[in-house]
Amino acid sequence: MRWSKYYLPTYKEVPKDAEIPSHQLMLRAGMIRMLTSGVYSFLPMGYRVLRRVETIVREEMDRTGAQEVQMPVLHPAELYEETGRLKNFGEILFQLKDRRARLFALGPTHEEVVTDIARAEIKSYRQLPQTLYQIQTKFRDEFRPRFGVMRAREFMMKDAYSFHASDESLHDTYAAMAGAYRRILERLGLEGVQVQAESGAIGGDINEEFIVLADAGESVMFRCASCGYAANDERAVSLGPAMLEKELSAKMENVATPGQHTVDEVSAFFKVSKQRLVKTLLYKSKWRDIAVLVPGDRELNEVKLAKALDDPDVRPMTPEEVEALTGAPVGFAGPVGLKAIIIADELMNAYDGMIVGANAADAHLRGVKMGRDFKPERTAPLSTVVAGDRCASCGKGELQLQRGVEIGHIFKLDVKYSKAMRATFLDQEGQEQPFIMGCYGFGVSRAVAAAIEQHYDERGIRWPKALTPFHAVVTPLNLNDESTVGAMERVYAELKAAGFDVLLDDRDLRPGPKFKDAELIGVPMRVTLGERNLKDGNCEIFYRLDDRTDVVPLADAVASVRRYYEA
RNA sequence: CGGGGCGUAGCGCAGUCCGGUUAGCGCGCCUGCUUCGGGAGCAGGAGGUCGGAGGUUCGAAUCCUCUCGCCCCGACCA
Repeated sequence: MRWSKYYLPTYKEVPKDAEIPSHQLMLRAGMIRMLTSGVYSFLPMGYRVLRRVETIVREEMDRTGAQEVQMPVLHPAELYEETGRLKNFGEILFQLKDRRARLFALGPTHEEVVTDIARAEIKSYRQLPQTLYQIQTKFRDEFRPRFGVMRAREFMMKDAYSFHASDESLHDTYAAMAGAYRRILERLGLEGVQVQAESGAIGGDINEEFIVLADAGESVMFRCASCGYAANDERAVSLGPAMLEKELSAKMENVATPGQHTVDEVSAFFKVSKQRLVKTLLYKSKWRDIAVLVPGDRELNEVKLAKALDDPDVRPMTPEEVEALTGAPVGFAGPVGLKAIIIADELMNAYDGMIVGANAADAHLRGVKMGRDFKPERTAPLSTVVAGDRCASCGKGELQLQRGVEIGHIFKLDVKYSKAMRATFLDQEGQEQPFIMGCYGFGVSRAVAAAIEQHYDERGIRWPKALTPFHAVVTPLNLNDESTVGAMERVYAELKAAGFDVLLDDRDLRPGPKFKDAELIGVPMRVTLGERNLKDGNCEIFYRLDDRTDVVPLADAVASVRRYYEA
């Protein structure tokens, strides 16, 4: 490819609407351009990288025996009514109507479509298991698209779906997919972690995420250094803080606390740590009033609450509802004497002598004991884990917080979709059974951004070998010099003949801009042709990742490139 | 959806508070000459519905109203 003819518009300056490194660099390196919020074109160089990811994902899927298909993007809404997800997905689902006013959706994922395919043809356990996958554009009307292709409304995803007659068979495929994902990450040159997760709108109980470590990532996970436990923030549980204060006096008394609403204010007022306080958070769940208790030094995790109550629609009370229930303004709610179902974070079992709101304006209760002064209906893991907590899995290690990008998510769906959609087969006994299913997503376009988050420096992108759009860029320094032009054509032709993807920087620019651009777009090797070395029959090989330069005979340029990529 | 910020040339910005010739700067782009190992110099040049609509005014990028778009924080989410 000749750079002078290649559509590769680079920016010297940082676009003002891009916040994180991958977004800035994808724009600056001419990989993507925005059409509208959360919707991007991939320009030639970006598309090359995207295809590299696709190829690796495809190869690893095929290796597991999964079969590639291409399903529609346009889905009739009735399909989602069968599974209840028309409502469940809510506003995430892009919806549109055809000319006869029939409702359609742009596919956010394909469980319904693939289940519809399977139920039409798979009738016997003898036809199982089967795994189908596709690499395709997905549409989700995100609440807040951001960070370029990292969280886009239109994005490229690989999604696979498996159908089984038994749990064992599902387990095998699930494990095979997990293995495939680990290989994909390795081949892409990405450092990732497999973590326990929550399933969200997809459903199913057992599921794991693959998180690529990155400071700019939106996912938060906790890992135990001593036992290997790893879970995302929605799922992670702990034994609480390593050190827990014990209060000796445990006599309940009412204390006037004028104007002290927040945890910070109240803990300052009593001159105690936040561990001594209890947050009483009031929720409405299926028309019931719920009081949720969590330690003052941590946050309630609403995902955990929804799971504990088995109510995805649980919501915080409005200030008016809070006042109606407690008889006090927001900030003074407490469990003692409250007419609500009390559900306490399980860490509360270890806490003692707590400070709670008194359900009266400007008053708190001190020395409150759970079980004596109030009785929770039950306890459950509700609060968020805090870095430094003791690991619940081994009881010894400390949980460490790490950020990353969710790149893959695999689920055991069980019969959630097959049952709802009456997708059944006959088992060995002639009994009709719903398919046991799994589904396995991988964010292809997101992987490109994640790779950049892990591989960049102040000068630009530093592509891993497997992802680079070009193996080498050939950079002649003076196009007015005949020997330079001759050498450039020769090296370019030789590299192409050897099967490498080469970018020839034949633009009539001075060396500076050429070097800067080459480093910005992140090609790992640069073959520099300048008169200084050429007069001795030499060229320079610059290695972007090592920031190292070798001078080698011109005739060895191809061998150098080959050596680099074969290493 | 709540809070905040920003829309002026391809990119980055000034000008807006306090209205006043032909709306500026840097980079990029075009032409010519010189230059050619880390974003060159000189000379000349092109490029703008000042996001849009309406209003106030003798006069609007600037003031008022409405509206659209983009970004950030939050809620929420694969």
